[in-house]
Amino acid sequence: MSGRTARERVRAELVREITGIAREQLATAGAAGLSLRAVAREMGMVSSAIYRYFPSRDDLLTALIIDGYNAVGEAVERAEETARKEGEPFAGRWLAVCRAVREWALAHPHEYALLYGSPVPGYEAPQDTVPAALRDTVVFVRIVEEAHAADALDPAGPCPPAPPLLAGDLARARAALPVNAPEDVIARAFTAWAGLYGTVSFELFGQFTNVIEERAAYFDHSMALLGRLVGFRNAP
Amino acid sequence: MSGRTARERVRAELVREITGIAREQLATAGAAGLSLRAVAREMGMVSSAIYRYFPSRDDLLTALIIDGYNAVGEAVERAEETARKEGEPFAGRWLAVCRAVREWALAHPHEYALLYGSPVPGYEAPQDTVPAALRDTVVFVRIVEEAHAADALDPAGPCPPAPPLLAGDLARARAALPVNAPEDVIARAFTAWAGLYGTVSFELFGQFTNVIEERAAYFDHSMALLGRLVGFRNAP
DNA sequence: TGTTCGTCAAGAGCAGTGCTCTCGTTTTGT
DNA sequence: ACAAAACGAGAGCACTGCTCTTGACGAACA
Repeated sequence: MSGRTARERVRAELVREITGIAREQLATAGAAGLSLRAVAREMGMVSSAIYRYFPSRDDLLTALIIDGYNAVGEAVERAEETARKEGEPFAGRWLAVCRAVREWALAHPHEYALLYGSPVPGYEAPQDTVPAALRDTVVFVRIVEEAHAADALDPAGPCPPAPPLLAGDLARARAALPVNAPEDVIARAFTAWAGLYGTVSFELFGQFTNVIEERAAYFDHSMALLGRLVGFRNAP
Repeated sequence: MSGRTARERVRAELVREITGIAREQLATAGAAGLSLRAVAREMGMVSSAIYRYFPSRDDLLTALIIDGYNAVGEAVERAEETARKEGEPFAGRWLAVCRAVREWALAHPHEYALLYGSPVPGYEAPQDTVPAALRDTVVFVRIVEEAHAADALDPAGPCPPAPPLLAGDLARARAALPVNAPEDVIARAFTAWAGLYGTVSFELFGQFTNVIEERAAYFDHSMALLGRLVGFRNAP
């Protein structure tokens, strides 16, 4: 990991310090308020020197985004693992994953906004961010897959089947993840997945103001409903 | 409406022109790229003159946000009205409302991001925006209410009931809207409501890239699933 | 009719931004 | 030991939101 030469080592250290300070600035000022000059000031550097390490503000943003996806992915993975080890049923593992996303988002609101909020204008996320962005989805889909394999997803009655037009997308997703559950299940899982992030975003971005006050209780209930939509059998 | 004196009339006209140009800038550069100087330049004005009409950039943003909420609210109201006049069942009216939100968002992505995306850092939405922000929700809840009154919501089987902790929030929401449907139904409606905006945001903010290509078909199916969650009986 | 007063556009200016360029210095690989 | 690469510092460009002052114009009142 650590570069051989002294220069490479100090460079890696400086890159780490820059992203660290940038993350702090992000937490206080938000993505749009992230200033390369302020980071440089904090480091006792001159602003132009930063450009030796990050060619542009967007490159620094990309590094922060990848770090963020990995952080939420790691939180989700840890939450799923402990829930599994504690013998939670599939519905409990789903809820644990949802809670992990919400708690990470509440702890790092600006980073969450950077990942799942409005795209920064003029910034195009490079392809490097894709694998990191899929970490949480993979965990989520694995729960669905295991539940399906264990025959623990009940058909959830009169849900409409996925239309033929979606067969291509869903087949591609099944092959990429990979997962054996039928396409109808994948479609329901995607819907619940979008519902999870929609709920977190609503809470974080203020859409629940003056409407929902018992945020945690509402969240748990809403995720239980979405879990039902996927087909998890809820305990209570 | 039009002010009495000539001065008031030309002032109102200028305010309209400013917000119009600002909306155009918003459409091309996004919220963070909205520049008072650029608006002034476009109008052949000097930058400082803008401050006679909008004391700060945030005030201009507030005006745009209120306009935006009203625009999406109006689109939703129109869609619901035509669906109702065409004798659509409740599921069809729900789908029409969802489509209206998505189509408005696709047509005005930056305005949508301003309303439902990450909050602009350092900007606190004033209370003036609240009534406009509720227009679409009111339409949505009215469908649920009518469906419940017509006994057209089926209990959707084994959905978990809303926990007692949420009784306060849900009772307040029922009183404010107002609506007679039971609290379990309101909770399911809120979940679907968040799922709608979560799906639109995912599509708009790029989370579906390389995953879902048939966006419209996926959206319709996902909304049908969420409609099932609420209790609408889907036709097919 | 004449004067006063509030409104307006204009311009200069402040502090901040991302980013580029140049200029010496230091470190690296040969 | 020497050339090449990497580096920090500084000046500078074009841009931002915002403030302050100045002078002109128009409406209301005496």
